[in-house]
Amino acid sequence: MKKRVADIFKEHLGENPPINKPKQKEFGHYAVPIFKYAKENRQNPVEFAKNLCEKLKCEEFESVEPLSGFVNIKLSDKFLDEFANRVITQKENFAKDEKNESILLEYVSANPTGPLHIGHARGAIFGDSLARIGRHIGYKITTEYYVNDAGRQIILLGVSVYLAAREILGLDVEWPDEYYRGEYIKDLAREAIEEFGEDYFKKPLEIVKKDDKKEAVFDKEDLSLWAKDKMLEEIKSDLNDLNVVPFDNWVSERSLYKYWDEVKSILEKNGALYEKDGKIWLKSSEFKDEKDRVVVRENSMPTYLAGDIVYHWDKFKRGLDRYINIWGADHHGYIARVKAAIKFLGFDPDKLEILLSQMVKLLKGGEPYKMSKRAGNFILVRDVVKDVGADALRFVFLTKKADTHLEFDVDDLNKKDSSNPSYYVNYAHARICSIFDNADKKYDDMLGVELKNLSEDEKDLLFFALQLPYVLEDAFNNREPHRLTNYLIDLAGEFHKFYNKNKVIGSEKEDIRLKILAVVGIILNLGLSLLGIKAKERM
RNA sequence: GCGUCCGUAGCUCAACUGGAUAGAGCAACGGACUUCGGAUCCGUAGGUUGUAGGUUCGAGUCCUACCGGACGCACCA
Repeated sequence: MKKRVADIFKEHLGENPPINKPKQKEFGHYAVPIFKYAKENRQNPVEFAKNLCEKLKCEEFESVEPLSGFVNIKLSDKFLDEFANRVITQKENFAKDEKNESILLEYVSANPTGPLHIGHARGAIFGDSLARIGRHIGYKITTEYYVNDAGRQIILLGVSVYLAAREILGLDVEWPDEYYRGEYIKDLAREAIEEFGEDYFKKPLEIVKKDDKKEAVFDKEDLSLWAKDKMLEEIKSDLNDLNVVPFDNWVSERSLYKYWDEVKSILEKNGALYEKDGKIWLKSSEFKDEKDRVVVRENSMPTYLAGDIVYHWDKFKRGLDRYINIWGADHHGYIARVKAAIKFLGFDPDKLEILLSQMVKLLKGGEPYKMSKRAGNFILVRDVVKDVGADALRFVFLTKKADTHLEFDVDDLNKKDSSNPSYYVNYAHARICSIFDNADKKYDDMLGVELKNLSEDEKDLLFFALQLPYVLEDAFNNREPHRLTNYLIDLAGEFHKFYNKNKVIGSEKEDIRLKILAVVGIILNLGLSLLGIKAKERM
């Protein structure tokens, strides 16, 4: 719709001008600032706008008016009707498009050492909605979860379960300084006793001092890996509870280390590595990183960064057009070194886009919750979902930008009233469904109705509902799904206002108004589904 | 100390990427129920967009310096 308007302007200006939304409704549907063109033509903006308006008259526009440097446009009923029919015919396929770009979207990738907490949920919901929106408008998106199933944390998981099991069995336990706490470890330990048998846990763990820290000596990799798999199952179940579309790929860190030598030789060939103090370093400081980074330790073990380099090598080898990673904001310092590595591998680091999802500060009854994975004092996704439901949680997260700090009280989410914005939008949808029930009509019945002589209210509501395609492009291109959410809240508001002012059933314009409501209902339903929320037909 | 992000109504957040008079919700106050579902609507009040400069037709948005906050600054993942 916007494109058609832009094309009409192009005929007279030579290029597509910015098509803006006027600040005030009375000004019309679209506003085009022409300051730039007036300047190019060395004319007074007011004069220029006036002259341009004369040339722009056509059947798509009901009126074209100049106002202080802007050209304001009102669309014709006929033009709007054409798009209304399109919505009612296509329904959930409306605004679908084709694009040639292929994108790999990696998100969540939480360590498989514990269940998902509320911070992970934000990234999960952010990524999931982005994927849904992007796919709808035609991007070829593959979703991926990188499983950190190697390294010290997995050993630590094994140690924690082992010692917890000994505690359950009444054996003496000496805890190291670092281990995972929390109820889920005890649950795992109980299951592990069933799985491995009591004898498995007989031997006490030797504790050694290392850098002034107590560490456990542990060689039972089978227990660690078993616990990791259990945690992955829980994570999958948590994601499912959040209504996250299942990931296309699960990539194991452990499985990639076998390519390290190959990747290392590429880096060496490109002059990215050097040896110092018995370690191998990456010259990441040549590309905006603060300093060079160790990739192989003195004991010849590759670091985590090495694993991540292999992972990104593996990604880029797949030859997609674009790679998007969603990371927790606390990892922002990591961006430079990964991009440097990509450059050293001979790939284009600009194809990698890293989006940050900020911390969530959760309150309950006004008291702050401290979230820490190690301490076992974190809020579990499943608890919140159980408490307020996935829809409300998704809605709250998706109303805000992902990269700003967010603070909210769980108790507020629990309120089943208008302070919960998901109720506001759902209520609008349910109302429309209810009106159609009362009128004994279906959306499809409205296709035969021709929209004409529309009042300002009718026109405004319809026009607003027809903005969805543009909102989707905007939300995806900016990687800001909250734009869709806020649009839906506004659309619901426009509908509620309209409803209170205008009788539908029994009015002279019943059919025309039903047709407009059909469009609104379809758009609300589609918009919510792209946020991963099921629109309610009854509340 | 260095780096990244952020600072908008009492609170939680928007603002279509530089556009017209900075908007919603919550909280406060006042209205609309013989209702197509009042889980709604209408109204009142609330702001020097952290501070000070700069760039231009035009700045919450861009540049600089301060002030304040979050997070990083591992050979942990």
